[in-house]
Amino acid sequence: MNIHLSLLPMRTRDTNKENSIRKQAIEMVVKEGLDGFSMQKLAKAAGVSPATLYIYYKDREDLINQIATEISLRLMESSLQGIHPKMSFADGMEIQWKNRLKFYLENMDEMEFIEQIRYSPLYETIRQVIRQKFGDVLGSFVMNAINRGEMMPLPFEVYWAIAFAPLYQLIKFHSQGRSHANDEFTINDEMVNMTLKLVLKALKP
Amino acid sequence: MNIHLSLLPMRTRDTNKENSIRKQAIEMVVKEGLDGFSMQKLAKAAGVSPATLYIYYKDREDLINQIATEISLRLMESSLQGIHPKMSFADGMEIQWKNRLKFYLENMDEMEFIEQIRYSPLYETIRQVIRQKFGDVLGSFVMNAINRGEMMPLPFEVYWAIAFAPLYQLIKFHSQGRSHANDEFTINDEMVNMTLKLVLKALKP
DNA sequence: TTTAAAAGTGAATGAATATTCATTTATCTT
DNA sequence: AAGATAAATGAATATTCATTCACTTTTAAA
Repeated sequence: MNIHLSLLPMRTRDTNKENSIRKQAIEMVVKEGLDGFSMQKLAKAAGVSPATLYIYYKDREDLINQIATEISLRLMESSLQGIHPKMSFADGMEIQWKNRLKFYLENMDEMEFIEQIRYSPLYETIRQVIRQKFGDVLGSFVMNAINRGEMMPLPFEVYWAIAFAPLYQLIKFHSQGRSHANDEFTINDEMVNMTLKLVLKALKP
Repeated sequence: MNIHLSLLPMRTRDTNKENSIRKQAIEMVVKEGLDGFSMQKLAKAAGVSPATLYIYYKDREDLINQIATEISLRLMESSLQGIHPKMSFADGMEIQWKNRLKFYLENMDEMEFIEQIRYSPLYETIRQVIRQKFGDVLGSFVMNAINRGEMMPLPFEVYWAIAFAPLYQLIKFHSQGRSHANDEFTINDEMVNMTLKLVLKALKP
C-alpha cells in the first residue's frame, strides 16, 4: 500500500487518519456490536468527514471486511511463527498455543472485533482467504504428525476441534471475565499449560 | 403467558402471528446478520403491522433478547434431559453430548441465531439468566465426578473448555459446511463418538 | 513557482430506521 | 345482542443511515 508507481505528483495520505479510523471502528464494533456501528458515527469519532471514509474503503461492508481480513491474517502469521516442519508434534502445538494466546492477549480489542464478525454472514469471504493462504501449512503439519506416529490419525476437523477449540474457549472465558465484577476468571500460564497437556494426552496415539 | 386473571372480556391473541414473528425474526438474523435485521422488514415478512411488534415486545432489543433467551433455556433443558446425579461421569458426558447435538441438529436456525447474538454485547443478560438457572446443576455434576475419582480435579473453566468446546467446534464446522459447495464437512455419529472418546481420555485421571 | 492529481471536506440526498398514535376489529362475558 | 377491553392496524414522526457531489487543500515533481 501507499506505493505509487505513477510519476505524477499528488497529495499524500494522512496515516494518522487511517489509523484513527481503524482504531475507532474496532472500538465501536466491540462496544456496541455490529449493528451499533455506523459510518457517520465512525467519521465523527475518528475526526474525519464521512466522505473521507469512502476514499479508504469502497463502502461499509468493505470497511468491515478489510479491517477484519487484515487482523485475521496477522493472527495466522503470528500463530505460525517459529514453526518448522521437522519439529515434534508436541512442540509444534505448544508453540502455536503460545503464539495464539500471546496475540490474543496483546490484541484483545481486535480479537473481540473478529468475534463479532466471525458468526455473521460477512465472515465467509475472510474464511476463504485464510484457508487459501494457510490451509496447506496447517494440513501438512497434521499429516506429518500422523505419519510420524505422534498423533492419532483423525479427520482434520476432529483434530482441530480437540487441538484448538479448548484454547479459544479459555480465552473467551477470559475476555468475558474482563467486563464483569462477579465473574472473576482470569487466564494464566499455569491453566493454559494444564489444558494443553490434557489436549496432547487426548491426541497421542 | 396468555393467562388472564381479569374477568373482563377481551380480544384474544393470535398465536399464528406470534409464531410467524418469531420464525421470521430468526430467519432474517441468520440470513442477514444482526445488523441486517429491522423491525419494519420483520413486520412485512411476518405479515403484520409494525405496531403489532410492540404489543409482543417492548422494543427491538427486547425482541432479540426474548427470542434468544427462550432458545437458550430450551437448549439447556434439553441438554440435561436424562441426567441423574448417580450416573457415572462418562455416561453423563455422553448423554449431554447426545442431547446437545440432537438439539442443534433439530434447531439449526435457532442455534445459528444464537451464535449471532452470542458474541454481541446483547448476550450478557442471557448469559446471566443461564448461569443463575443451571449453574448449580452443572457445577455439582463436575464436583461429583472429581470426588468419585472419575475425573481429574480441574478448574471449572478448564473442564468446560475440554469437555464441550470440541463438540461446539464440530457443530460449527458442520453448519458452515451447509452453505458451501467446496466445503463438504458433514457431522456424523461416528465422528462425534470418536471426538467424545478423546475428550474422555483427556479428562480421565 | 506552477500544476496535476489525489486527499480531504461539509452539506445534502433519499432511503430506511425505530417507535408512536388515533383508529378499527375481534372476542368473551354478561 | 351489547359493551368493555385488549389486539391489531396504517399512516405518520423524527431520526439516523449509507452514500454522493461540488468543492478546497495539500503534496511533490517539474
